[in-house]
Amino acid sequence: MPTIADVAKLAGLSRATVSRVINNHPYVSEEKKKLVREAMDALNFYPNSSAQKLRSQKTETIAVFVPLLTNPFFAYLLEGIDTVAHDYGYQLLVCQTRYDKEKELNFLRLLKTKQVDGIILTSIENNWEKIKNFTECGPIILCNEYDDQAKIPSVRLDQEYGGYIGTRHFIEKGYTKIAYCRGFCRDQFVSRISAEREVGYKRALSEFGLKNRKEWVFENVSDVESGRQVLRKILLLKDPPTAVFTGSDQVAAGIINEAATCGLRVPEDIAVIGFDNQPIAEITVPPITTIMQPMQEIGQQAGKLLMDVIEKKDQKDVEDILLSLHLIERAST
Amino acid sequence: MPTIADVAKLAGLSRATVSRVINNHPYVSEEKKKLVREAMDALNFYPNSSAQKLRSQKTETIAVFVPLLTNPFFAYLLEGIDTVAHDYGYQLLVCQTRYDKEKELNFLRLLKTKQVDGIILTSIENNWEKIKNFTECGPIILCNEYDDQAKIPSVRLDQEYGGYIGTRHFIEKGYTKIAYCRGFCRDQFVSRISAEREVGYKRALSEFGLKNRKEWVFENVSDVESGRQVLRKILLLKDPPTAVFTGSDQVAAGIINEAATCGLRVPEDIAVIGFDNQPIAEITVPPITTIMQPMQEIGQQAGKLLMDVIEKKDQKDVEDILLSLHLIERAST
DNA sequence: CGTTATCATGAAATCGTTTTCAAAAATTAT
DNA sequence: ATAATTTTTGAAAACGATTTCATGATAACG
Repeated sequence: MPTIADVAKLAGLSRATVSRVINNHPYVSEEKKKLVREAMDALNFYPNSSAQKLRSQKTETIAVFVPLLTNPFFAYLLEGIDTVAHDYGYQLLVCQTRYDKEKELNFLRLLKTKQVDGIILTSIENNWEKIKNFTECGPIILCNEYDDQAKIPSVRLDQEYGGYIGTRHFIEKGYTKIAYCRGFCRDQFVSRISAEREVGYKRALSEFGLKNRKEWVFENVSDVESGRQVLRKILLLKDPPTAVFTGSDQVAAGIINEAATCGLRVPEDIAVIGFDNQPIAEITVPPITTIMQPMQEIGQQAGKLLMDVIEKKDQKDVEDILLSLHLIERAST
Repeated sequence: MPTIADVAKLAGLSRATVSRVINNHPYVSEEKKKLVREAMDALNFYPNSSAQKLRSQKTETIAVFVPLLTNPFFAYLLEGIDTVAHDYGYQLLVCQTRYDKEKELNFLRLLKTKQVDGIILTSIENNWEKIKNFTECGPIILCNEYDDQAKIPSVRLDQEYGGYIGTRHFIEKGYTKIAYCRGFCRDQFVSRISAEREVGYKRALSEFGLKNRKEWVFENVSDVESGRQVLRKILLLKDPPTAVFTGSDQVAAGIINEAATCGLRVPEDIAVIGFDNQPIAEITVPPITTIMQPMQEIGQQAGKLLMDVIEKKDQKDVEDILLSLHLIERAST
């Protein structure tokens, strides 16, 4: 592998000049530029990026933490982030935490070892106290998930409102026995998102004088299969709910699917609301009433936010971007 | 940020010794090890990874090329690759090509600039001739997609067989008017996968004396929405097919969804076969008969293959891993 | 024409590690 | 006790770029 020194020698110039050509610095005569380019071509030279990173102290790489790549919601976030990161000339290191504290902590070291210029968290596994230590080592921003204690830039949605409008929609449609599905729950630690939505769910219930029944709240429901399980659990209840508010369209699809298997009609026997508005929401029979989240845009905004934070040091006030949520009514309610 | 020199000074030792401790080299006394560890803790030291990479000439990072992150099939591949890469201590750089030749070529430079130790291609956008140049710069392997000219390690499936058994299944079920959907087609360049499956499709047709009708072959069909479009196009034909062999469960779902919208029954009016056996295949009504591909395993095998190639230089004979494919019958046929 | 600016270039320092290489210390063998 | 190994350490040389800093050449200006 040829180095910059080989190019310099062949071109009859110094390494400095070659470097200037590589980086498009001003003050290099056209004549020498040409010589350098020819030498680079002749040797098939490409600058070693570790050396560049070491010397220039920037990596042009960001890390994105996602719990699971096969969860379409996170795939869409990732896609959104990638779009803008790539526009800014940054690469993407994906860090799949698999809902694991240790993995998350290990990945956070990427910042300490200067392997990435910044991190986007789309989920949080550890207590904020632990993560906080890393914020000094480089920019970390939140995308979708959040934490009250975290005073860092973030892109998020009013999940409480989402929980509220979904539940209210059920009530306005005449449903009074409404269940709620939490997402994946770590040991005594529920994602803020699920928790906030639940607050909205309870607010709507109490606003309309309905009681919150804890046997109608299900945990660890985050994919199609767990949705199916929820329906089976519901069928075992003495006093089953007639509507279920879920945390994703996957879960809703699982419930609808199992309902069909069990000979139940949706929404007559059991109504369902999803979350996200993924393509699958229009595929099921009946299609899913859902709370629409602009998934790709959330990712894009987060990407842009991180780029801004990285490029301009002047970390002005903690920026928080709030995107909006709305209900899309389909036939599952 | 403290450097190894600071640690050395505080511990009263040389940089070399500190480095040895970091890398668990033998021949360091317990006593000095302890001193170094204490100094590292005291200073909150973490080694700069660019410096490590530059000196040791390895990055512990691999790049994975995928056309689109939001396509679940590739998300599963990625997930599989990530599993083993992570086990081997490697990081994952995702390169979304968006079916773009230029982007693919740019990403391939990662190998020349020594930013990654190897690359896994899950799709191919450029002519092999162009990609071939990069194979000298570091290991590149193929995962799922392939090319006859490419003499590099690969993990793949017998797509021709997949096309054949799907089509034969239709025929055995009594369908004779069978359409075929190609995946995303670049300018005069069809993915080998689509092409191979089509060969199998044609083989089955001719084996049973059926004629290949080119108005029944559709192009650029790769997601739910394009599946819907295919169904609309079919309805415009004078002599429409009564069965459609698609390239993914997404496409099949789109067709089924649009059929319902148009008041057609599946499979009575139009039958459909998908590909992959994704969760969505069990969600649609009716559920989708599909050709099962072990998505995560394909990724895992590819990850393992690349790790092997990277770790042992002795690039023994080009390894080719062939996984099997089989049909899962459901109600869409 | 002398005096500043501006442009072009190269030598050498630097980024933060790891890896020789050599030498000193400790251990084992003879 | 001496020779031959084996451990343990540090000085200095990589790794391959970028970034001062200094200097010479040119152009611009009064």
